[in-house]
Amino acid sequence: MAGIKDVAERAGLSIATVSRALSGKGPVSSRSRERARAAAAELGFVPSYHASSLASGRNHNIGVVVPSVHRWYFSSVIEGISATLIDAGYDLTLYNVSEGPKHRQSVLNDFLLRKRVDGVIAVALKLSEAEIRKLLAVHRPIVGIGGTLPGAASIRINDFDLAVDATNHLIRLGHQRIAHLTGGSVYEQDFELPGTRQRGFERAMQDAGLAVRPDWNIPADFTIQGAYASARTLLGGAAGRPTAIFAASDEMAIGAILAARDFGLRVPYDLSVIGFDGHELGEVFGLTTIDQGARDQGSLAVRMLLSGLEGDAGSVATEAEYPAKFLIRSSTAVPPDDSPGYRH
Amino acid sequence: MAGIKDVAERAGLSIATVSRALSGKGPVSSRSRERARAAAAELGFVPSYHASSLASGRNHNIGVVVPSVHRWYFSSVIEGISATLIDAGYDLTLYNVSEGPKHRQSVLNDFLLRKRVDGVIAVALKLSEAEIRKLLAVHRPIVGIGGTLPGAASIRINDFDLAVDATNHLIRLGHQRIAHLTGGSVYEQDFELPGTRQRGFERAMQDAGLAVRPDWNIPADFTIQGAYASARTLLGGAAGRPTAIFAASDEMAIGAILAARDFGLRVPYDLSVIGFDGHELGEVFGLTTIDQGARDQGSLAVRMLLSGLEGDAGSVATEAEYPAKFLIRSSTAVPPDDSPGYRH
DNA sequence: CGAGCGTCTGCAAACGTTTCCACTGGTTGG
DNA sequence: CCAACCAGTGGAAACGTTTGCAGACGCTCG
Repeated sequence: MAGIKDVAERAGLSIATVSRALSGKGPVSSRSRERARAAAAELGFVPSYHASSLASGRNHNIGVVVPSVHRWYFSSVIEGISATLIDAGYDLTLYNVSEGPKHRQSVLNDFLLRKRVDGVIAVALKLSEAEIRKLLAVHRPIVGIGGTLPGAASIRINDFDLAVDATNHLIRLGHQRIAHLTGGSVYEQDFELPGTRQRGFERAMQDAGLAVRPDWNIPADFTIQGAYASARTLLGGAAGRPTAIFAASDEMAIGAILAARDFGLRVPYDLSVIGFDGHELGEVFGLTTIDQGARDQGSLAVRMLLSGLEGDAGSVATEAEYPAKFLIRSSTAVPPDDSPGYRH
Repeated sequence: MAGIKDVAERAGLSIATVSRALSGKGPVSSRSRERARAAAAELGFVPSYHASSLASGRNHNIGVVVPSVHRWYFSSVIEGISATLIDAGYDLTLYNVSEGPKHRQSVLNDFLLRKRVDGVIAVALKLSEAEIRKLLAVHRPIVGIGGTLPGAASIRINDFDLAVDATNHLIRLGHQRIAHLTGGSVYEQDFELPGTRQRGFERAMQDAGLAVRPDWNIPADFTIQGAYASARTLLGGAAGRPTAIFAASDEMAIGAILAARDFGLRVPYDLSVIGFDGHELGEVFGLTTIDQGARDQGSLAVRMLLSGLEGDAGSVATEAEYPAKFLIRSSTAVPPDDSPGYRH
């Protein structure tokens, strides 16, 4: 395995000059640079990652912590992050903590503190201030996506306002009997999004003077399957059904649409459904939704991180609000005539 | 930032003893071990990853190369890999090459050769022998999942035979007019699965003396959306429609079912659909499929890799065939009465 | 009671880069 | 014409661990 020493000998240069020539840092005559390059190529020299990191203190490696790699939102963010990092010459170390608190603990305490990443992107992860402080002590830049990290930079959409908008969209169409599918349950403690969107929904309903029925505020796990099951219960309910559903994710909205079809309900004529995300699959269902550009958020997070890494100025804890796009398709319409929610 | 030196001073021990105490290697009196541990805890000492890797030659880091992180199969495999690696104390460096050949090249040539991972798991990636040789020169263990890697270990299901089984399942029910949704197009050059399943389909059809219509052999990109579009064309065709569809992935099968519903076709009474994968969402659709245990495959790959890493014997290029499970649910049945494909 | 063995310990040499510093020789400006 | 500067170079000191080697110490066994 050829080392830089071998390259230096072959090129007739000192180790220092070869290092400078290959890394592009510091002044090197073009003649020496050429020689170094040639020698390195001939020997198939690849610098040792660990040695160079140890000496320079830079890893060229970003840690990404996600609560799941399976769900659409996270895999989209990861794709955005990954593509941008590869272009920048950085590695991406993935920490998926979907297995529960045990993994979450060990990632936070054992893995991330070993100085092997230059920065951390935490996706939709709720961290305590103590946890953030510990991380910041080791890694200068931390960027959160989805949910604020007190003391660190973050990118987020305005979940609350957007949830209000989504709900208002339904209300303005004339709906009064509106149900909400929220994320809920499992990840409750690690997340903050579900609650925020739910609060936006409740606020809009209250402002419009509409009732928020607790039994129409259903956790559905963020998945198609979960929402399908929840929506079946909801729509099969004897005590009347909603004319519209606001789902806190597109996957749940799709689950709701599938359930509606089972009952012979036509979307949007019998039931309006609005989602939240911008899932590609939404097109197939004509889903009205709020496109939050998950991929772009990932890409943006990387750029923030990297700029905070190269220029030291950017270490400020900025909070970027990502602009989401309201996407009106064909899954929402005025409520059916016979509905008590109809308004003229 | 406390180093091992500080810990040694505080504990009144030598650096060497502290290192041995904390790593658990080499003989250390329980008294010294206790002292070292205490001092490390007090100082919040975390060993420098790079220094220890440089000195020991071990990275505790596995590289995972995937052609996409978005599609169900890959995110499932990644989850399996991730969970198993975290338990083993290993990092997972993710290389997603979905952006095309440029990223594929730079990952293979620049990233993976920098000796920063102890081993590589390549998921459904077709590598040339030259590429494998180059990787093997740097990293001892390489494990492929889905598709064989000449010269390296691999885990795979028997795509061909399973595709034959799936097709035969339909044939035995009495279907004669069977279409196939294959993966196709984009990833063609990096993949081998799509072709294999397609060949299995064709073989079973031929063996049963049934016609394989080229226009019923449709690429659908492995996605729900792609299959939905393809199936709409297929089912809307004036020249008669198939009574059954075999989709090379569950996502495509679901897309086909959605398209069928659009045409008012009831699954399975008017149309049988069989998938391939074991997607959780299949339950919602009652999808008959072949569960290939993607998550488990990931987990198994890690165990193979790690055992080849610790015990040096395992470096043999074994090919493990993963047992898939045929999962009969309610999306397949005998063809409709009026169908020319009906057989009594 | 001494040799021998095993456990435990510390010194110091790796590991393979980057980068500070000092030094050269040539150019520029006063 | 000399001082000041600058691009280019090489020596050598980091970076923070692991680990080979050898010594110290306490036991056991003959």
